[in-house]
Amino acid sequence: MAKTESTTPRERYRTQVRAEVMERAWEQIATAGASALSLNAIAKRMGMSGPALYRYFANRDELITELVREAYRSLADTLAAAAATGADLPALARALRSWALTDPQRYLLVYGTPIPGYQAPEDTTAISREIATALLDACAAALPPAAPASPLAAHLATHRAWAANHPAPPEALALFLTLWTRLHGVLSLELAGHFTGMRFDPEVLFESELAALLP
Amino acid sequence: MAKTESTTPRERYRTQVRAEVMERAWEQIATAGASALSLNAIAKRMGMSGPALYRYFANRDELITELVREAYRSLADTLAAAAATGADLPALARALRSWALTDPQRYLLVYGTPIPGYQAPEDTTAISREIATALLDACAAALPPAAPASPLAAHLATHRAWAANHPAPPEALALFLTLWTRLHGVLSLELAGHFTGMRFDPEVLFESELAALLP
DNA sequence: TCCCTCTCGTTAGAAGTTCTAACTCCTCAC
DNA sequence: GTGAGGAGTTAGAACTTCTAACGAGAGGGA
Repeated sequence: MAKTESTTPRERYRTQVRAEVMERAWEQIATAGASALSLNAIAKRMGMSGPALYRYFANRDELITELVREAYRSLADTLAAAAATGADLPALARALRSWALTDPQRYLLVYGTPIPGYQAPEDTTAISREIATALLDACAAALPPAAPASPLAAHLATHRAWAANHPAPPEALALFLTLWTRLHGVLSLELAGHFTGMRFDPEVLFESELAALLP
Repeated sequence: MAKTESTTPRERYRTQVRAEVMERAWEQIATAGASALSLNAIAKRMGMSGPALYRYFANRDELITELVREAYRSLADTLAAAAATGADLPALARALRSWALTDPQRYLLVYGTPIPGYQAPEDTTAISREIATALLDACAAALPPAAPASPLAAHLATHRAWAANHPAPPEALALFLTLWTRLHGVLSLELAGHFTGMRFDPEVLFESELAALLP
């Protein structure tokens, strides 16, 4: 509140316009995908001319970066909110699936085919670490007391720099990676439409994978 | 041979030019991704002017369709060749991974984020059925004699239209879907670069998934 | 062998895109 | 009130896909 009042009117207007641009961008992405995102079209829909948007975003890539950041933020918050209510690993996984199905293009923007020359900025990796932490916590909690030492866990015991500050045992790291890739496997193929025409329920497959993860 | 000689010189020239266009297109896709594919750039690199390519491809989408078809064909042939040498399920899976790593953009073109308004033609689904058949055969062969009836298998027993002409039991269908999504989960995240910076070996994860599939 | 036809490649141009440059105008801060 | 600077404008360059109209040359039939 106090911080909001300390901003100048111009700053407030600026953040408001930026927010509206991103809102329109999400609308456009949801219908036509990220590669069809057009600054010109957004500007026209907002009632101003194309180049005006370059006051707010240096270029198309910066807008996409901001969208990616927002998507990561949204997923991290979703998982954090679920974890705060005491959700266990399956509940977190279902929250992830629900988040993905809410806006498929948003999921594909961050976890789908990367934009050719696009490089993710550092702070998005920080948020993705938040996401990993939420899942890692749940993985460590879901782990059976006497978890079998798999070859993957053995490998991760000596390659755990990416989770250096997390106290989870190697078996939990292995569970996390397995969880992540399996859920992404089902979700990405489902969202990309590779199951359409096959006439089975992807949710059954998703639940099957979930059940297989936790014996 | 006889068929080749029965074609007219114009036809032969036409197919040759189409092949060269697609070759250049693959080069471009390999370096900059499918969304950066430019007909103009291809034409210039071939020493002719932009619109000339429209004699060979109705539009950009038709070129991409042809590339997708070629990629599917290549994967189907790769798996068929492996299966012909008596490769079992793990060997087929490794052939798939090797095919994907050979040209990441080629894999992402068919199994990655779909092009916005793009619709796959019917004959590509026929080739993808070939791919599924090769894997389904191996799944049926790899299945233990007394396979446990999972909820997924029960669901697929009544939703097997996509594999209607294949004699595999529901348990094999379940194994196939599980195999497909798990391998794709590892491969797509690896190819999209989501593991870079984590400094572990994706192959260990891939082998771990493979081992988990066949107890 | 001659000639007609058809296909190929060309240039011109329309309608888009991103993005820069220069200019006006209005608002905010002093 | 007035100066400074930010916002939005138009013009335009350099791209893109794709259509239209044209010239030239090669192929196939008589």
